[in-house]
Amino acid sequence: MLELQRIRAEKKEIVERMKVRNMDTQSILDLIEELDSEKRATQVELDNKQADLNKMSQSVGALFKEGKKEEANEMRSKASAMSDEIKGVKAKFAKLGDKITEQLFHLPNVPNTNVPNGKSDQENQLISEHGTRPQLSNALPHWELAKKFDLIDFELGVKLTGAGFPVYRGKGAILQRALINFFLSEAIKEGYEEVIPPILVNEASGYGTGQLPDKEGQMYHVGADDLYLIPTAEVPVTNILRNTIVKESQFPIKMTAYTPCFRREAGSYGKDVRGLNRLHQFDKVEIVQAVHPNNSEKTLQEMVSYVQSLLNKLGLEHRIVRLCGGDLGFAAAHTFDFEVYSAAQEKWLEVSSVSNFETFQSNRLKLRFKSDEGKTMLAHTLNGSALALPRIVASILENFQLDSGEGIKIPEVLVPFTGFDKID
RNA sequence: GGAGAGAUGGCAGAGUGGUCGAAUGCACCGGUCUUGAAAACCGGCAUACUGAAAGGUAUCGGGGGUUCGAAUCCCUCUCUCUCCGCCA
Repeated sequence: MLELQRIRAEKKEIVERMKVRNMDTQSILDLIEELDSEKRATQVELDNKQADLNKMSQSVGALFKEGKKEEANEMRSKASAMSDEIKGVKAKFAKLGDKITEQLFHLPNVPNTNVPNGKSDQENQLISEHGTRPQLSNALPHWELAKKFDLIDFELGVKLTGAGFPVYRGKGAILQRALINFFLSEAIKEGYEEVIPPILVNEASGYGTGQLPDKEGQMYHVGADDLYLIPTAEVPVTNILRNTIVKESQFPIKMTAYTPCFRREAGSYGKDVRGLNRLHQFDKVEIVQAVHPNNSEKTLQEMVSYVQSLLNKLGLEHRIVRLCGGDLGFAAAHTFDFEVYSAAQEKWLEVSSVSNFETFQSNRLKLRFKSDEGKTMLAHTLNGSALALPRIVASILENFQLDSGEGIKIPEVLVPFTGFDKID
């Protein structure tokens, strides 16, 4: 959520930067500014009237004590009138506040100056490519490999739950667990504290990180208890810091978590959802940081390098792209995506997204820090997938399958975690 | 799930309609004293909005109500604790 002070101070720049998202925010910002100044004026009026009432009320008490009953009653009826008047002003004040939040809640983050213009993912900026492509003459897609080697049973998941809820079994399940362990132990080496958060969150947490109200329909909602299944560990982990004031010396705050993630993916269809490409339930290790505002872009770069190191260790060909304004998520100010090459599908699969949210989340979360000068300011938050499992599994299966068709080689770094070096 | 009790500043804990934004203790910060420390003593110590400042306003778990006036009374929600039941 944008800060009102920022809108007041930099409206022109914000309008310019929002154009990068192909959004014209001029009129909405004008409206917010107008509502804001009206609200502030109303507050002054309210404060003054309230101050008057407080004085009157005090004198009622004093007059009664002095035994001046008539004067007291007179004052009381005057105060009563003032009290009614205040009720009206209060209602107006609250209504203005609601209107402002309503507007603010639906306004996405301002892309920072590193973000290029662009309408869709077609215009994302290729930053770098790494690794080599395996030479395979008859590569099978991962869903066929999964079936052939009895690793993942999609039909069984349909029986138990529905499409998009696969059952991993045997070496498929072990590979899954090995990847989780590998990612967590790497993150811990990198200085992240591991947490195991709840995977159901309340409404306030959903608002805190920006999934609500923007992505309302994307989350599974447990109606009986009014809780949401998390779409990413970002939600519970970042909300750990909701409503806190940390010391500047505590920065950077680094946390990592493995959780299953749940997404309704309403509207997805076709070959995009084939196999592991898009699931309703999947596993992911997430990294989250809260840092000093001056350091967030540097931190973003560090997180990008870290994610890259994971893909290098796994030996997967990948590329890094910088999202253009049109592809940027609602809450993000700057995002890098990681894509791995899928040898059999012959396309790039997104496996990680690393973002700087600047103050967008911390403003909602009320995540602040006390600077060394004693000033209370909003922190910057960042997070990234490190990594999302399904497409990593897909590309491991596809890229490391033996051309002979006899099996799949396990990346060396995973062998200590799997206990086997080959699926056959 | 049933019965009861409770929620106050960083923590502990007073306060049950009128100078209460809130006693007191601890913690914390500054000072005096000390070779240094401890102790003792003195002072400071919530957040937000508003104002040049003085100050004003709001906040005692959340929301609503009664009243001239609510931490204090009423309603409601959430959470915590105790007992019973159930249970990995």
